[in-house]
Amino acid sequence: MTNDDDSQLLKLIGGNIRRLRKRAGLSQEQLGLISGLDRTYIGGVERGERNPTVLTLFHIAKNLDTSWECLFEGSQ
Amino acid sequence: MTNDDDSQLLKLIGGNIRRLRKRAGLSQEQLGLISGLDRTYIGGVERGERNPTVLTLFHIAKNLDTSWECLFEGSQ
DNA sequence: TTGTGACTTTTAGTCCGTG
DNA sequence: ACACGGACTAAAAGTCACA
Repeated sequence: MTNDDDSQLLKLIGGNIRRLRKRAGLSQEQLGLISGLDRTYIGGVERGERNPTVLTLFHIAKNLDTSWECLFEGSQ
Repeated sequence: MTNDDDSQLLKLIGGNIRRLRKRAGLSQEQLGLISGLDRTYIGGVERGERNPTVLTLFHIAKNLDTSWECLFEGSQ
């Protein structure tokens, strides 16, 4: 079901999140706390192992003070 | 869990999808067929009643020949 | 052609831990 | 501070009959 294109997209988004999180000086746990998400889940997303919903991504972006464009940077 | 901001975002995205789908001259059923999704599911997304995952949205966008920016147009 | 409710199956997301 | 796993619960995926 999850093909190569898909997993590459998830990895791309995850990498972007990780980069933005570090730029913000946050740990996975801190980002999880302010976003209302579990620390292990944040880690999974960053590694491209999770397929988050739009709203989850929205909450993460909001707490990283970033926009959709930054999250999807490098795709398409 | 889903607050006002959230449901408004889902409606915004859904509205964008609907607009792009009509612009492409497709019915919900046609878009569903080429995207591998049920037509009722497409309808639910367009009405903002579903909280799709990144990959689901990705598949829809791909078959509408559009980009992330268009899907999120109007947010942030 | 689309809206809607009810539904089952799958997965998003949590919480406990380990190295 | 993070990767990773197992067991769990909430919610998304996916389908259908009918309006």
